[in-house]
Amino acid sequence: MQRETDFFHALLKRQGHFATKPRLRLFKALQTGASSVKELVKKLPKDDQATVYRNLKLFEGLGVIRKLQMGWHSKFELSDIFQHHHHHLTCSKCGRVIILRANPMLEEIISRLSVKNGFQPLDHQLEIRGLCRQCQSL
Amino acid sequence: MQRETDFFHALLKRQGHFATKPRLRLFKALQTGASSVKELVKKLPKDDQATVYRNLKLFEGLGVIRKLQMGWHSKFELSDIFQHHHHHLTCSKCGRVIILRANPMLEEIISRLSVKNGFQPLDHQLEIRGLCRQCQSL
DNA sequence: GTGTGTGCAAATCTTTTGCATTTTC
DNA sequence: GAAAATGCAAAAGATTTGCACACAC
Repeated sequence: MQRETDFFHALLKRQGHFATKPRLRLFKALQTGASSVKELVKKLPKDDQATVYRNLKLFEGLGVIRKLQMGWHSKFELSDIFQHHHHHLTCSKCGRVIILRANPMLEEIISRLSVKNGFQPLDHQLEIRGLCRQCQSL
Repeated sequence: MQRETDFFHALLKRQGHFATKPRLRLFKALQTGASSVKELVKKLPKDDQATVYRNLKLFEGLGVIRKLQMGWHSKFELSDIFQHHHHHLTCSKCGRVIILRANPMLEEIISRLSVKNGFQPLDHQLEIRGLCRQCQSL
């Protein structure tokens, strides 16, 4: 955790940005899991929402976060630099989200198909929608 | 094309909805490819944007469309009922979108991983971001 | 001290809602 | 003719912008 914060701090500096308190707080908030802008603003009462938006844009540009599609809404989460590469299983009924640790074969196929289409893959996201165990048995 | 329109028409009726002109026009607009709300509203000058929003919600509920994440923005496209299942390769540089026809092995793996996690997969979407052939050679 | 970043308020853009009118069946 | 859907206008919500002040280096 602290290790990642240090790395984030260094990354900001290296790219010529200031490591301000609102930025460190936003980073910390993102470490607690994927969140919508609304949730982030609520989690950061000390910071103005304009600041949150501006910094989300900055983080995105630096590759610190990615935008996810979660059902009808979208959320932000830290990119693979800060956490293990994974995908999401979203339950259409109850909204529960299950983390799917990336599988080598899956990754391999995605890469191979991209290259076959003349494409150099840099990043990808997979969202699987369906029914979780609990909702299947209702 | 006409075949799909007929099917769509029947689907609306079957679910107890009216097959109105705005709905048929929206469906036709969606047949031209994935579009943002803004693009749809522009393509449908006869229809009010409130109608477009209401019908997008309805279509989503009926499984006629799905919401896609395309880079920083989101778009709507017809669901697999109306077109071959596929995924998207999006160029981070020029924004070009390449359609990736679904691969049986890929689909198989996605399904297998879901089931292994106690999940019943109903739908999924994969977005691959990277550089298209043209942008790689710059 | 200098320039970047923040907070605040206003502006803008997106999406939703209420209600009278029109359309579909 | 009855119920559902639309159009319009207004409301609500989300995101962006301008500018004076504060903070990081």
